[in-house]
Amino acid sequence: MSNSFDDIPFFDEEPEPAPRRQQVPSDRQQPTQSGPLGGSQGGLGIAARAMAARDGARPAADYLSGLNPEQREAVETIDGPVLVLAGAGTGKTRVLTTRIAHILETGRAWPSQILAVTFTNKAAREMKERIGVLVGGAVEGMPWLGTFHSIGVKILRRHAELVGLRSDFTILDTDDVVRLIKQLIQAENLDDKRWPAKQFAGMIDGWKNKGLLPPDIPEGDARAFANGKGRELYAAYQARLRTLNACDFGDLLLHPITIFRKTPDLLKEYHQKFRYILVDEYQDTNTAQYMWLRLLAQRPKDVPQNVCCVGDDDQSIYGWRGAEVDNILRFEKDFHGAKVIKLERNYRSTEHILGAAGHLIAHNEGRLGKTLFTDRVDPDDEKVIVHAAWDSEEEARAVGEEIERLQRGDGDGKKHALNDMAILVRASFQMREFEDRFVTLGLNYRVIGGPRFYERLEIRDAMAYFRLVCQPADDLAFERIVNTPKRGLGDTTIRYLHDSARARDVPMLQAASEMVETDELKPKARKALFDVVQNFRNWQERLERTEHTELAEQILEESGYTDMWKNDKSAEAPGRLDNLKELIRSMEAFESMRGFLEHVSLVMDAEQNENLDAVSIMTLHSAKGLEFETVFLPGWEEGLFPHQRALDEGGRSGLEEERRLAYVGITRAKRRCHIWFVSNRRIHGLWQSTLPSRFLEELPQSHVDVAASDSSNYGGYGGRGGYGQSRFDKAEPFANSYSTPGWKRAQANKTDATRDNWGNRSGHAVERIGYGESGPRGRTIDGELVAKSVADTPSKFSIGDRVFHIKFGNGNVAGIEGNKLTIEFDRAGQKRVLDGFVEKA
DNA sequence: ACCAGACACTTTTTT
DNA sequence: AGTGTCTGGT
Repeated sequence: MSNSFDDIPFFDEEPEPAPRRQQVPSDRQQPTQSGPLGGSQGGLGIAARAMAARDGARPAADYLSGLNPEQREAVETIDGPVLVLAGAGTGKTRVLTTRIAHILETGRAWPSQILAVTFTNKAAREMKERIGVLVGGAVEGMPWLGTFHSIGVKILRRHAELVGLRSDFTILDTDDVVRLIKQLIQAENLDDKRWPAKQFAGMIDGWKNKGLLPPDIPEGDARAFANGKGRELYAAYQARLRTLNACDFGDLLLHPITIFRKTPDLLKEYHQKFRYILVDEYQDTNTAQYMWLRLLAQRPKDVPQNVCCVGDDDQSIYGWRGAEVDNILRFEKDFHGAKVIKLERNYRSTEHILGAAGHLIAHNEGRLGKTLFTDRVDPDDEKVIVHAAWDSEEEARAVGEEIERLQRGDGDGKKHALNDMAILVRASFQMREFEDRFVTLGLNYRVIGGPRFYERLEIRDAMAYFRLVCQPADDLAFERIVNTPKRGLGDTTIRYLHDSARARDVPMLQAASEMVETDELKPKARKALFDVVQNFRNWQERLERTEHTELAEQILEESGYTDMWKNDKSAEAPGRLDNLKELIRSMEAFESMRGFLEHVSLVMDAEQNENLDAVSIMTLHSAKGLEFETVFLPGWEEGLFPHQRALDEGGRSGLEEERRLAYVGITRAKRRCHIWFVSNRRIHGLWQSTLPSRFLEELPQSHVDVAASDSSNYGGYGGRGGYGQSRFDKAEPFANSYSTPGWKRAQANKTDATRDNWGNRSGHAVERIGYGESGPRGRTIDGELVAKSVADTPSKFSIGDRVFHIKFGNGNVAGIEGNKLTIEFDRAGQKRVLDGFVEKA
């Protein structure tokens, strides 16, 4: 097949304007102006009230009645381009879902004629649910609601042959991509140390985000890698993907773009199909997504372009992975006659939180400018509280205490659920300290993000087996498992197999099945390979007639893969077996193995246990879109937040993105927001003394309190003043508050409170500037639980006891100090736990 | 095939 | 510092 990429102009000029023909083609499926509900078609599940509402002078449909005027305008402005600038907590998702419901209920389109795009599966899922509630459960009727990628796959599967693929192509994940590139680098006789595959994978990703195919990449980029072979390597990669009948994530967007450009008729069909287009989180779109969207959204003059993009330039935090805030800024230019609607009424947070966040973000220059406000007035609302700690360990301890305090209800007499609290960190290494602390406290927590289920070794191995059964051309899967478990097929054999497969341009599995008929291999290798080939033949045969979960189990059994882990005596092995069982279990929800594989490649997340009451720990990035009653923001220090690298590499715009991240963090909070900074932090192993973040100085004094933490060394923070005055002098920069009575009190306190660095340290005494409260309140002793039970009862456990812990499973007691047990867990390794959290097994 | 020691890497992450 | 990956030796 010829290289179908070579002759496609990609980034030069505007594509041909979209179809010129009149809208409203005579598609059978087309609703008339009176709407799809006018007739007696059933099965849409749209509530009957819609029909009543449509006729004559109707009262506002009840789904509209709860909206404020701006939201309502955003929902009801159906024809023509609309940009909704929706600040944090202003009801963005509500607008989006209500708008879809409105389109459906007024009979302007069938569910299948609405294209609604999100970035994450989670957002897509949530939208589906909420539309279902509004419209009465017709969620299956919205086949084109999904992520950019899942919609991309859907389109691509229909027209794969136009870009040289078969419709059963495989979607490779990052790991596969890196392995593939590594092979290519080695094939070029390049030093794979000097030119790391991972780095090149990143470059390709970057190019694809910009919509660039090999001919389009800038000279400089092409030269910068692999002794100037960057472009060739990229082209070789694309070619290799095609022979593997595979795609990477970028291709899921790029291929459809290519297809639309080279087959205008097809694009026309999509134009007719998608009468309404909606995009969520528009500030996060990258160039490729933007191109894709424009191709689909463009309409001839005089035909309304029914595009609605919703976004918030202040929450654009993905510039580093190719998002172009410009897309949002130039919306009005791209779509003529666009109506821009701002949503600024916030329903989430207190005025203090909004005030703090708003004042901070006002320091950014490149923004469209919104100011969030709320009607909520409650003198009991807490200000944002800034805390200082000596080091990250103390920070974790203090946060833990605050959490327990809220949980007990000491503060306001209300007991707070752990589910309502979150710790949002800048970088994931910060999480560890909190986890350690919470383990010791026996405080439930859950980490959001981080290493994912489907990325685990054993899961990826198992998936490789399944992939190869479904898609015998998947050489990457073949290479992954051909010698896993060990079958005596070493590097030499595999390399030989690989080379001869490439030479004859056939998949490796096929090459292997031919090779075992010859004498090319040594008898031992030949036998081993023969067995592998036989196995795959068997499994492929069973694919159509065996229940897929059953087949999956058989594959793992017969291949010896489960045995491999059963025989493995390492600590992780039992956990891995559990994960494999979990994998099979999760397949039950799918109709076929293929369906399951598709799901996994697009939806990498596995759902969390929602029933457990636990504090959430996550990065600021993954917190976007979420909200919590109480939010803890640790690590506000120069170098960490704003991150040094963002500053070094991104300059001013890097700093502004960090500031937006801070803004996102604060605006996650509904009622309480605690910010922490430490004076000493260990970075890459060495202790460094750190300066408080400049963002602290950018917070307005009127909405912020300073907490006095008595054990800390403030290191002359207030006097340092190294950042110059902010542009917001008249609003009293935060730095000034360090000369307030509260601050001085804190300074004075530290002398007598630091005397005991461990046991008797008081937690946080919160000094409320402006509320005139009477100084530090109820002091929480660190490890209160410890103190209590040590005095009362000797531990009921003894060394060697077999115990069970709800999170870590079974283990043996290895040590006892008071009521703190050191336990050697079968799966989780050694942990220190309070004895109240384990029971005798 | 397996292990030990060297070496590298250390912001954010979805799909 | 700590972890994970890769190489080179046995």
